[in-house]
Amino acid sequence: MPELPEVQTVVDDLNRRVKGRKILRVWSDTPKQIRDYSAPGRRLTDLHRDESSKNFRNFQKDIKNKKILRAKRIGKNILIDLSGGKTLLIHQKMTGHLLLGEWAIKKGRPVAIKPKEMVKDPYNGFIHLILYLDNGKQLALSDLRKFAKAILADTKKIHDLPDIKNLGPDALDPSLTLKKFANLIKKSGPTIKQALLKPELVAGIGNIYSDDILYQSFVHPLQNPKKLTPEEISKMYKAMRQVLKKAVRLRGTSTSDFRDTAGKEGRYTNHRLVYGREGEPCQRCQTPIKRIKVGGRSASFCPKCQAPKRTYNGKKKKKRN
DNA sequence: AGTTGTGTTGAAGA
DNA sequence: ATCTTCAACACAAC
Repeated sequence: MPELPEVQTVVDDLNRRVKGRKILRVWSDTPKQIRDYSAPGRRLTDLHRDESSKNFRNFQKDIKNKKILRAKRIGKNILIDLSGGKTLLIHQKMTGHLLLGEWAIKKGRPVAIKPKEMVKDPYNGFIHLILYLDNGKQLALSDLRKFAKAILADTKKIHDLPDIKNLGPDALDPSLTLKKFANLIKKSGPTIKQALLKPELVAGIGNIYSDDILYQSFVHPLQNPKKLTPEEISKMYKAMRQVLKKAVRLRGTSTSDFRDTAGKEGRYTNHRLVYGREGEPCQRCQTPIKRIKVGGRSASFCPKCQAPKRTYNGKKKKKRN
């Protein structure tokens, strides 16, 4: 599940490995994941998937022979600036990741040739988009659930796309001060877990790192954000930076399908604090880690370390029949 | 073998 | 307006 650290890992890889390359052509078996907003007459506010063959033909035409200038990250979005004033935005959503290697199309399906990580690892085998580069290699999107999207747009209009425009400040943006963070948290609800997962509040945090940030700051996931003390908010702010930076250093988490562009797993998997550790002893007090549902998402936490000092919302949990 | 859990995010429903 | 549920899709685990 690519969150900020996983997306940053990919962006760093792209700047190191494909910057300066030219895109020769495109292959895809799921054109509905692709949109070309740089084509004439296309409105940026049109959010629907476009299954028309014209949309994909425009994309193929508009990306052909463009040079990759640089890669950037905003929240969980990968922005690849191209020559000709175009930018390719890729959002990996839940199961998407970018790979650099070589594939051959056999009977309409891509077959990995190298490196061995692509050939051996089944999670690298769901190829739905291939960009052919001018050095004989390919940049490919593997995406088991086909939720990821690739959008081509004019570089100047990238910040007008709803994907970017509706985002809150990036979680690692240096200009996101403690004061600004505190103001955002105070405006949000209903629980702190749900608040951390809102891209329009703070961009880049998903289920893995929200769990670890709350554990690191001794805050219960059901806490009402409006009732957090300044000390708790300060702890959360520091934990957010610490946890995310550490995960970037370790090249992300691969509890599920995430891989870097070489097809390799991230090492934060072994450094997780609580995410996906239900039943395992807390690393601080040995209490078994608990998992509950918060707003339809799972939240893992230590019931002792993160025990609320006050009531959450004064409400009891609803039972579902 | 059918059901459930998985996670991102926008749309639809309450 | 604010919150919850669902839908996009595919697979593993039960």
